Amino acid sequence: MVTHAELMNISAGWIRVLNIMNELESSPRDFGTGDLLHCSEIHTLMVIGKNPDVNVTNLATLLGISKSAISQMITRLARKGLVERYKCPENEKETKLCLTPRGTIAFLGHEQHHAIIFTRMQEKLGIMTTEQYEFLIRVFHAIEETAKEFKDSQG
Amino acid sequence: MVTHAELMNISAGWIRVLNIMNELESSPRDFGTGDLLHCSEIHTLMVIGKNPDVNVTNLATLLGISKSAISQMITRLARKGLVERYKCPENEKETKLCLTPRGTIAFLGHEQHHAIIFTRMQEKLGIMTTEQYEFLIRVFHAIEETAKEFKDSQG
DNA sequence: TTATATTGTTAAACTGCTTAACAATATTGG
DNA sequence: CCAATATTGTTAAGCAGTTTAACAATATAA
Repeated sequence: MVTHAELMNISAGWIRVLNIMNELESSPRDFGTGDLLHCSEIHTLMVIGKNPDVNVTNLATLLGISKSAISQMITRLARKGLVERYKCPENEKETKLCLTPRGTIAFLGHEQHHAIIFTRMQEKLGIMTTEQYEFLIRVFHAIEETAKEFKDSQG
Repeated sequence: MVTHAELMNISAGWIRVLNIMNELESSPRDFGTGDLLHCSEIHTLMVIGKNPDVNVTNLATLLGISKSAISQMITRLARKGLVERYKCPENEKETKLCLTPRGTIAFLGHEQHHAIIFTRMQEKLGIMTTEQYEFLIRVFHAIEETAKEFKDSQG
């Protein structure tokens, strides 16, 4: 059983973690193409890479932001030569999206980057037991659900 | 011992948690004063509340943002009547900061808000053993340290 | 006492989002 | 079949929150 002070420790630790993740995401990064890509840009590339030939509306839904925001983001990524807009012959109104070869390089670079981060984290953490794994998943769920409640209640 | 798929699960869960926290923080909230305060605003109030009579430069350091950003933020919070700038008699160049009574209400409202969130999370999580507590703290540390490494290496 | 450092403010620019207005294309209902 | 409606995407304007650069005022050091 855990003391109040220890619970406060968790709360403080959690806030520190959120802050540092925020900081980490605030500076752009090169994923192997020579471009410095902001977090939201590489995130968009990832979703396009994992959902080939997605259209603007679906991409907006997948990313949880407005179509307008996507449209602007795609214009930026297309200007950098990482993404291409195209039309299917059977449909004149949809704009579909795909990665260019350079976009694919960034996509793979980012996957690798994630893998490296994750490996390093595992090294620090040591081997995880099944009990620990299950506990961690429960923690994530608890955070998610609590956040959702508060989002609905007063957002 | 945990499988690769389970590790991927953790990674995905972590990203979902970060996304929802981000969403949660994107909409302003009333902490008992009638003002809708954005995340960065209440965060600034918290740091001033916990560091009475802090000056602009130190506040910038504590929050990890530029003095310019603080200056602008303080102007906004002062306009809302939550924070006050003042000068010490012995020093003409420093601007010190304190919460107004209304700022203090928001400060306490936010603390309470955090307490409620944390209680709800505990309810969902159930009673935590000491082993689980220690594991969680280790996870937070691993995340923090890994993030710091990447921040230093290529930021 | 002049040069330098520290402290804070302001202006301009940028990212990344939103809403609103719009244009083009598809679908539907009479 | 065609007019009304829905869907899809783009653009413009605006906001939050940051940065850098230029600046002014004050304090410290040489």
